[in-house]
Amino acid sequence: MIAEIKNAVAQAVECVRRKSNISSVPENLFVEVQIPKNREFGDYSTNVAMILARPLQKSPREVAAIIIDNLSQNHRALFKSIEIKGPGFINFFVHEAVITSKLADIYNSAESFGRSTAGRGEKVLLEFVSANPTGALHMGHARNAAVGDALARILRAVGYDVTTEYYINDAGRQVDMLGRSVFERYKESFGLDARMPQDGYYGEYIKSIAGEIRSIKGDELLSEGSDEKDSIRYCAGFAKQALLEQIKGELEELGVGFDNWYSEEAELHSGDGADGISLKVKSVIGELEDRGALYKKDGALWFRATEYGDSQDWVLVKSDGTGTYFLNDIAYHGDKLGRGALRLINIWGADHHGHVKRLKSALKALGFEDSMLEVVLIQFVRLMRDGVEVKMSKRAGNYVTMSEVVEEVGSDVARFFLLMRGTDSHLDFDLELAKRESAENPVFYIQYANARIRSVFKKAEAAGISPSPDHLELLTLPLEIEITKKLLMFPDALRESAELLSPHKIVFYLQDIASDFHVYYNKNRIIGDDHTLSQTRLFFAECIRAVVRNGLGLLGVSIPERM
RNA sequence: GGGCGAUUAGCUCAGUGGAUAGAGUGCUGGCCUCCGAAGCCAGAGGUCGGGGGUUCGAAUCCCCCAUCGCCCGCCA
Repeated sequence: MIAEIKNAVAQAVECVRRKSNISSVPENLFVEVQIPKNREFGDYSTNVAMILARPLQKSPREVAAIIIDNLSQNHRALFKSIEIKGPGFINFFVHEAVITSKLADIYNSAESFGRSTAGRGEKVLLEFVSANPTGALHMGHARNAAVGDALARILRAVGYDVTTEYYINDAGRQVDMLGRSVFERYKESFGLDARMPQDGYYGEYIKSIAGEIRSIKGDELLSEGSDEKDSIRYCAGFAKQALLEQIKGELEELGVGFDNWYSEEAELHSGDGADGISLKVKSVIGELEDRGALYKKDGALWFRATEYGDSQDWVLVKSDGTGTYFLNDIAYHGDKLGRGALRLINIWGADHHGHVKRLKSALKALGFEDSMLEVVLIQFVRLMRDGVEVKMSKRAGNYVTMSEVVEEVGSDVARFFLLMRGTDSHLDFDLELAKRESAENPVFYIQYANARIRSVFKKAEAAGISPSPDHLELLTLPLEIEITKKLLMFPDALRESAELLSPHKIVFYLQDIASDFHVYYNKNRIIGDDHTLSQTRLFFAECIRAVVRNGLGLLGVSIPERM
């Protein structure tokens, strides 16, 4: 509907441009049409007249009148009336029957209503979570996962070819630290003194992993001929494998899966050179070298990031000859682009915001547009219980895990709560609220709309009444018109959510629709004495249900028939 | 010292230059003989952190200031 009006206005503007012969009217003027908050300003309205007033050197109201005059007869037939109001808004009053007739489109599109091809099949590589396999996931990861998974669904719905990927940071210091921690606990289990590393992992789960190793290997790792380094490496390998499996399981509990699990060790460091830097990574260094983006200083190899937009230079190869995390990250992102993605989207914790510029500067140095990389930064989650923050420390292994939360509140509630806020807002996740209030929970509020409609349908079936689109003109209540307009906005809401990489837009949209439905339901009877009206309202209800179902699907929230 | 983000109702937050700034929650008071009360209705609650500027119009854009969070390593 909106598209139709936009089109009508755009054509009229084009007409004005031709007639007035004025080149100052911008070629590709973006015509904005919206639903005014206040009903008295029409069903739809546009502000183009005010925008065009300056280039046309006329008053906005004058321009509005000219635009209206230039609407084609066809388009004109859509409207009951058109008014010019306020500073120069053009307000359109559409024939109710025109609006409600569109419900048939929703019904017929069914599952695909809202979807579009706006993304044109463009390849997008969406990387998220990518937590180090060194322990259980926490609520920060959970938010990242919920947002990433929802974004994947949303981007696919608007026609992007999305691949989701989890980068497994399974090489380097953290993993070494993990191995040492496990090995010390292993030693401890034989009554030896554990000399846990300073930055080691102290959680109980380390002990149980050590226990598993003991049950498999016995005391073999401590025997005469064994080299401690090898033992630590074994422990690291075993632990990261076990923890990765655990993480996969945890994500599954939240309903999140990935297309690719990209192992840093296996994919980036395969074919290691003698000096510890793999051929793949070396080729990136070579590329940067060729472009003059590197220099040596203090025995290290530096990247001239300041030349490419960052505020400082960064070390790629340390003076001990090993590569930095940053170097691997450049190689990884080069690899992503090498695999054909035109658009990279990363979801990172906000504490990594400082790395956005440096990574973009590196891509630029490699000859890519830095706009190919978009980073969604996610602010922290504060876990609350009854309004009091739950304090935790990951190092000490003392934290509430994502898995515990999912178990406590359920994955629907968890996902929904994690998606309720804009990503750049801090999020308070109150466990007691999520549970205690499950009766008035926003998730249930929306699911309830669906369950109610299903329930009405059951009753209708029993009475032999089936939905029908044959008399949509019977939907004349202001609320019916209002709701229909909003349903027709769903594709726009979805597109906007995709453009802004903001899943929470869908959440707000659904709450709004659900609320309207509950009001409607309380005020009016869907099944009544008038058979034809009942059929029509059933059809209407089914359209609402379709949108709610499609919307929740984008969030990865289930939609039970009964509750 | 520099950077990023935040600041909107008692609380938690929406609001990508438009008309009288919204929702949830909390508070007060109502609504089941009626398709599901996990619902609905009414009421109260605001100098959009402060100050300048840009323009027909600013919560929204620009500058300055304040407060809070997070970053600023040859760690990852």
